Amino acid sequence: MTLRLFNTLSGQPDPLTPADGKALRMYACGPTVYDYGHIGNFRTFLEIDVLRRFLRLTGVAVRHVMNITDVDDKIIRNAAAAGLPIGEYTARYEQAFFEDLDALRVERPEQIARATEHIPRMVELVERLERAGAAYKTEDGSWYFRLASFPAYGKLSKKDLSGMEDGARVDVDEYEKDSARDFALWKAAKPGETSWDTPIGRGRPGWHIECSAMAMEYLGESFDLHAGGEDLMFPHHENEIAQSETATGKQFARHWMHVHFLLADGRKMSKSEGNFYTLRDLLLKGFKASAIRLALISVPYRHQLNFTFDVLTEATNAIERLRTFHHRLTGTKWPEGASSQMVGMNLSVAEEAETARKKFREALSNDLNTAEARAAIFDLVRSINTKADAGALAQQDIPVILEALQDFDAVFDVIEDRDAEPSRRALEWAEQAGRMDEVAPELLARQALSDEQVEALVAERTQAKKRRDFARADQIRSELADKGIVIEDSKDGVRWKRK
RNA sequence: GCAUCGGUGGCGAAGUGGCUAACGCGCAGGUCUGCAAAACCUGUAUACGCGGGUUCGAUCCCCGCCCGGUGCUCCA
Repeated sequence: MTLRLFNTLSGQPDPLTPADGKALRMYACGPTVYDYGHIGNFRTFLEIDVLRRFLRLTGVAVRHVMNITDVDDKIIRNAAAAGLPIGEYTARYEQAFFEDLDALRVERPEQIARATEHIPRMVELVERLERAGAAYKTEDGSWYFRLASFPAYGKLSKKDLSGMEDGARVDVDEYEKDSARDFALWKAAKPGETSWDTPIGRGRPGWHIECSAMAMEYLGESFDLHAGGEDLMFPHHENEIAQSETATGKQFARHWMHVHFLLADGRKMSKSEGNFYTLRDLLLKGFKASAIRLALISVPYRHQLNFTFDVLTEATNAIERLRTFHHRLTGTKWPEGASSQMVGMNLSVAEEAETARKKFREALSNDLNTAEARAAIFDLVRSINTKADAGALAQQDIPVILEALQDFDAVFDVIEDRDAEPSRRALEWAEQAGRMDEVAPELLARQALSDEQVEALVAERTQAKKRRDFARADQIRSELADKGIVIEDSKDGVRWKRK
């Protein structure tokens, strides 16, 4: 089942397959590490994670390169303000970025590429463009790409820039450029700024050249897929195409994927709007990392997603349903089931699970329709629960159902509860950063008891119930409830969970 | 202004030229329970922005309009 993924370049869903028949070579624009990432940033990385996980699920090997922009205007400005060398400044935020990815269970790319570690390759590319007559140096020592040398400019974002006559409305001299739209390849060093001494002069790379150089370094001059947020389509990706294809004469990326924006409370996130959230903000509010992950990937990547706390609550509850279901399957002794009736049932359970699996994969094959994929699994959950309630589920049915859940979790990765760790780390961080005042009381309460302490109390309650000391049992129950711990009594024993 | 995406039940969100318009959350009832909770089941809702057109038939295609988002500058 080949994935058909919408290709911005062709304007339609195209099959996505490795050109070399071995591994899918993909490049994804990573973060600029000048601050903590916000959840809008992470939506992009999460959707790319869904892509790579689904490719793997369908047997496609992936070679995924992600850049880290660790030098740019904002970094230089912020590092100077903090009185730190940019390397020290960015290291902190790069580490935070990876911690956040871990919390969200975003897989690491096969290759991380830091801009500052690839300066020579960028310089080479600028030189190559100069030889091709597409790059020129201005008086201050900066280098620009001559847009006029690449007639196909605009093919990705479908912009027709031919109507924009240079010089007509723009004072060319003011820009020191041949054309106002020419973009910087290399920025001349200003006094005191971080810079590199290179054959093309002292300075630092422009943003666009960075990605072109590093993509080619690790993936070759032509590769399968380039991905990023929708805002990068223009001008960043357009510029990458222009400079790369001018330099090599080959198609740069065959396929372009753009993840659409996340809105918060109906608007684009911005600090001034007060709807700006980092992952850490949300963890401190008591939301679980898994809920954030599910919420951000449940809406297909080509739709804008309106992020609200309600969406997180919905995701939290939906995950609870899945986890409870999984626990029920694995934690119950099902009858071995040998009756002819049972045999008939088993067949239908197996069929149902297979159908769910098939629908799940088909939905994701269709331009990563995560909403529909999710629905296929919930259909299965309800149906199996019904059978289980009716006593029509046997032990040998379980594996095939679990396989369907495994497929789901190979991509969604929310069923296994690993939420304690990110929350604990967020708390630690809040302590160090002096932000304990932002911590939700529920989160603190939830952290108050260790698993062992909870187990002990649960055991004590069970004893109390046995001797019909309901007062004590209820006292423990309500004590635990205060700490965000829910007790679930059932025929198969007691289960507890952190709310 | 130009471009682009969207407007589906209380909320989020799929999807389809004709078949009961998914799924999740919420809500209600039931089962279970020492009582609860949790869990599960069932049910729930006059839901396809408005007006034209094409068609035997449109929520789905075309045109116009209204509303909202985003891009056109750094930005995932």
